Amino acid sequence: MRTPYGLEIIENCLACPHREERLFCNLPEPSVRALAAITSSAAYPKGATLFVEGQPARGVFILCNGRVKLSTSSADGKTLILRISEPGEVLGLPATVTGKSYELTADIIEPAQANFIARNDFLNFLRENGDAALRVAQQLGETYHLAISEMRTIGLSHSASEKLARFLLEWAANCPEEKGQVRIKMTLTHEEIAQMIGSSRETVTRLLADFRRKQLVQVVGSTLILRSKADLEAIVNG
Amino acid sequence: MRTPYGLEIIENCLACPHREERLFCNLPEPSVRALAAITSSAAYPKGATLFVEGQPARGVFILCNGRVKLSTSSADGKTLILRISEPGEVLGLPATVTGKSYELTADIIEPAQANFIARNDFLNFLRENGDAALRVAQQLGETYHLAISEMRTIGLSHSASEKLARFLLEWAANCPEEKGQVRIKMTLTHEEIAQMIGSSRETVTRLLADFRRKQLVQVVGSTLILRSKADLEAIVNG
DNA sequence: AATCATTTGTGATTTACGTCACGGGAACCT
DNA sequence: AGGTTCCCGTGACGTAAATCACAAATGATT
Repeated sequence: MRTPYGLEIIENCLACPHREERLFCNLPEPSVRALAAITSSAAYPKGATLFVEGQPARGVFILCNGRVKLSTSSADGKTLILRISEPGEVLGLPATVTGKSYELTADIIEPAQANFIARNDFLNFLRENGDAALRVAQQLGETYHLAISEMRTIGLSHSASEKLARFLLEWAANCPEEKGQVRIKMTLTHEEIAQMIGSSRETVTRLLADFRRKQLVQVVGSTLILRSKADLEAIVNG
Repeated sequence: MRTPYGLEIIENCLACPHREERLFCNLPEPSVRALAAITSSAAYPKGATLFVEGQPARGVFILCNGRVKLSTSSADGKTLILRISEPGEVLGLPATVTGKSYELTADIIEPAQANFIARNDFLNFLRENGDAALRVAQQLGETYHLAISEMRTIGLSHSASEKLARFLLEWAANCPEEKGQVRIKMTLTHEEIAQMIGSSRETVTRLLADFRRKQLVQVVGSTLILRSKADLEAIVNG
C-alpha cells in the first residue's frame, strides 16, 4: 500500500516528541525512508476499533496520537483490559510477526492518528533491515514485560484492595512525583479500572472511597492524587 | 565464552527432534556455526534454578532436555506459575534482548540439559544475523501469545472450576487426541496446578474430585484422561 | 519394614466480593 | 429546560472459595 504521505511521515517522525521511545525513528536514514514508503496514515474517531482479537493479523499500527485500549473478552462478555496504549507505541506487533491472529482487541478511546504497515511489507522490511528486526525484538520484549507485570497484579493479589493498590502504583510509575505525592490524570472509568484489575465496578468505587477515607488518595475532579505511596505499598505487601 | 563443544552442539542441533520448533537450527549453516561458537552447554539437577526474577539478564538458555518451571512470586510467598517449558524452548529471551532483569524465575523440575549464550555474544550475533533477529522476534511474539492466553484463564473466569477447565483444555491442546478423549501425563502436583490457575491447593483437589464424579475426567495413576472435552468447554463458556 | 517427606482428601468456618437493585449526578444533545 | 445516556455511590444478600486443621495415602530413603 504505497502512499503519498511518505515524506510527510518522515517529517512527523523526526518531529515526534516520542522519538526516542519510538520504534523506528532513530534507524539510519535510508531505513526510515524505506519504512515511510510502505506506511499509510489514517485518523480514527473515538470508539473505532483498529483490530479485533481472533482476526488474522493484517499488519501493525503505530500510534501517533490518541489512546487505545487493548483488551480481551470471554464469550459471556466479561472483558479484561491489558493495557492503555499511548502515542509512540506499536500495536499488533506480536501477531504480525508470528502470523497468528491478533490476540487482543484494540479500541480507540481518544481520537487517534495512526500509521499502518501491512504485514507483508513489514516483514520484507524487517528481512532487509536487520537492525530494525532487532529493534522489533526489543519492543516485543518490553511488551512481554508489561504483560507479566499486569499478570502479577491480577494473579498474585489476595484481595481486591491489593490489586487496586498495585494498579495505582503501576499507573503512577509513569507520572512525575513530588515529595511522595503523585498526581494522576485518571482517564479511566471505574468500570475500566475494574476490567484492568479483574474485579467488579462496584468494588472499585467502594475501594476508592475506602482509600479516600484512609487518606491514601485524594480526588480532585478527574485527577487522582496518591497521598502516600508508602501506605499503598504496604497494602501490596500483605 | 568460547567453548570446545561447538561442533558437538551443531550435531546435537541437527539431530534434535525438535528441530523445526527450535529457534536457530534451521538458519543457514554459517550462522549455526557462529552460534555454536558462543554457546556453552551444561546439565542441571532437579531443583536447580537457571535464573531468578529481578536478576539482571545474563543471557539466554536453550533447553535441550528436561522441564523448567517459569514463575513469579510476591513478597509474602504466593507464587504464580506462568509456564512449564519443554525442550526446544528458549528461556530468558525477553529480558536478554531488552537488557532488563529477568521477569520470571526458572526452576528445573526435571533434570535438564541446556545451552547458554551470554547476553553480549547473543546481541552481537543478532546484529550480524538479521534473519536470526527476525526469528527471535517471532519467538517473542509466541511467548507473548502464550502469556496472554494464560492471562485469559486467570483473568476472564468467574469461578475456579472455569479456570481449571480452561487449564485442562489448554494443557490438553498439546497432547494427541483420540475420539474425543485426551490422555494427559499429569506431571504437576495439585499445588502447582493451583499456582498456575491462581487458586488454592485444596480447591484444586476438590474440583478434580468433582470433575471425576461428573465423569469429566478420569485418573489412572499419574495420567489424567479427559473423558469429555465438550463438557469442559461448556464449563468454560459459562 | 520402618521412618520420613510429600502429596492428596475432606470437614468446618469465615469472609471478601460478585451480583442485584436503585437513586443521584454529570454530561451531552435537541 | 427537559430528556437520554453515562458514570458513580451505596445498601442488602448469598455464595464461592480461601483458610485452618487433620487424616489418609503415596512414595522416598535408610
